[in-house]
Amino acid sequence: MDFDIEITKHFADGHKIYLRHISVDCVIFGFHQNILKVLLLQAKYAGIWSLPGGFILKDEHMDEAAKRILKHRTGLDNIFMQQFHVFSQPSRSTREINQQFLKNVGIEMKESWMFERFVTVGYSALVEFSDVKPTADVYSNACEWQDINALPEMILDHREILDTALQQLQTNLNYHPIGYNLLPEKFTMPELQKLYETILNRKLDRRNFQRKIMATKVLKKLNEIKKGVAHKAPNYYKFDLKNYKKALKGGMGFEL
Amino acid sequence: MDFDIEITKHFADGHKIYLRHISVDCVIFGFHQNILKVLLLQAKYAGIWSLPGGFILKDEHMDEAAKRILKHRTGLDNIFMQQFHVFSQPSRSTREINQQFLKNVGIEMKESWMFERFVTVGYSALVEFSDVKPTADVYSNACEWQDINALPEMILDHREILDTALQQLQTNLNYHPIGYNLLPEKFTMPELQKLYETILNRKLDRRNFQRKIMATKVLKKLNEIKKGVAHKAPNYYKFDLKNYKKALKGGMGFEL
DNA sequence: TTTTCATTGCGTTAATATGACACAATGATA
DNA sequence: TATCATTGTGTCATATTAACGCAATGAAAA
Repeated sequence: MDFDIEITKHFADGHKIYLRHISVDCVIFGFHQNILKVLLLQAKYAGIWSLPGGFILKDEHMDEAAKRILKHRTGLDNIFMQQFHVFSQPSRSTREINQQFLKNVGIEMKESWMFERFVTVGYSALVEFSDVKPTADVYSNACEWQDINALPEMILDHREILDTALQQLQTNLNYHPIGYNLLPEKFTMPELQKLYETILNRKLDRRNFQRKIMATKVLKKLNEIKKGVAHKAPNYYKFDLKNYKKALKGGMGFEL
Repeated sequence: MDFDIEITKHFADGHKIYLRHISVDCVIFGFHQNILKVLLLQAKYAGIWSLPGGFILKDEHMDEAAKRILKHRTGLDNIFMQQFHVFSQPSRSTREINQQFLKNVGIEMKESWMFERFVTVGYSALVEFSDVKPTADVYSNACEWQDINALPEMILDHREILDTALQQLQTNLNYHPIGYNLLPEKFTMPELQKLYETILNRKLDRRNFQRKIMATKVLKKLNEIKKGVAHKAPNYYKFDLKNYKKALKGGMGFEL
């Protein structure tokens, strides 16, 4: 479909297939080279960044909408996603932003459901960095991983949404296992620890960390050692999916 | 305003002042005679029960909408409310229910925003039982406290919403103080313990409970003893609001 | 008046968890 | 062959928790 026609259709008739006033925004975390990353989109023309988002089809569960959006931006399927908060300031409207966008495209439109107020539901996901194929949508220049410690300017309250997701991640960390979707199939103990330290933003004692993690039985020690590293080669581990899922529900039974 | 006219107006023109497709449902907990209670409404004609709910004004924050609804059903102001989950099954429509309602009232209407699908945001609140003046709305026969252990049949997914709120309450209990809004100004240690036991649905050791609660410093021991009770008279306590609020944010630092 | 007894407040103890640190093993690099 | 940053395992003092003992209380019963 032609770009202009698609845009026009979305602004003019989108409300016929989507629920009005409600959107979904996704905070997609990845972990690469010991740095926590978030997947963001850069708006065409404006250059400002935003969370991957979208709308809910009239006959679609919100969870499905979030997964659909994730799929389109990453290519990933079957990822666990979690709603974490609803953002509903009355001022949450993209009227000016969208009107400017249409102007840049060269489309005139007086009214559109896209100019109205939106309440948005934040969803978070943890994905394996190397599995993701970042894919921009028609409204964006780029879809890229950004370092959590060097975020660009973001649209509306998207920075607040991201911060809320991050805080929730930190809180959960003490009670639920993490890493299954963030790390490769097999990984070393220092890699796992670095993930925890990155999210919690503080150092952990290497020896106590190992003792506590192993006590939860979510890890299986593999009979394999990482090769080609300076100093003592660390062992490989993988998650014991059965115990991992049990711990997701019942909690870890310790604090870090 | 005449009842019929008000109903007609709401169904015909409500979408001009409220956001479409979004509603708020409140789970309002109280504690009386050592039993945890929830405030419910009984629908006119149908007799089935529902959570107090409502809609979001076009220029209103969702939190404000929840507080407005709470105020109308209880008379209470300035109560801390918390969104806990969004419910969005595509089948969440009150079309049949509302059409039946209109039929009973004697109003004919082919289409209405009230027949469409709604995504609802669950809010929870803990209030002091004796402060509440349960007040029904125009769609209800009654507004009453119901025992958490003997709930009547409820509309749509309201039972699921209630259960989710209760579960969240249980989870929070280990990390945050509770009771300030649920108990009277002054109360005894056994009363507080009973509240915890009721929510957690298990027995706690009387002596360890007292030690842990006191360690958090959220309680002030009063120089006053309960009178007219069989057996040893228990002391009165009240919450130290300063430390209580500190613990609400920072957590309790122990598990029960 | 005296006794009874369920309940309260405070205390004790053993088992367990946690934080801080020691030390030998490893294996690429010098 | 020596070096050395890093890993895997272990130790120990301290803090926290669960389980239970016991005297005090005061209304109700004797």
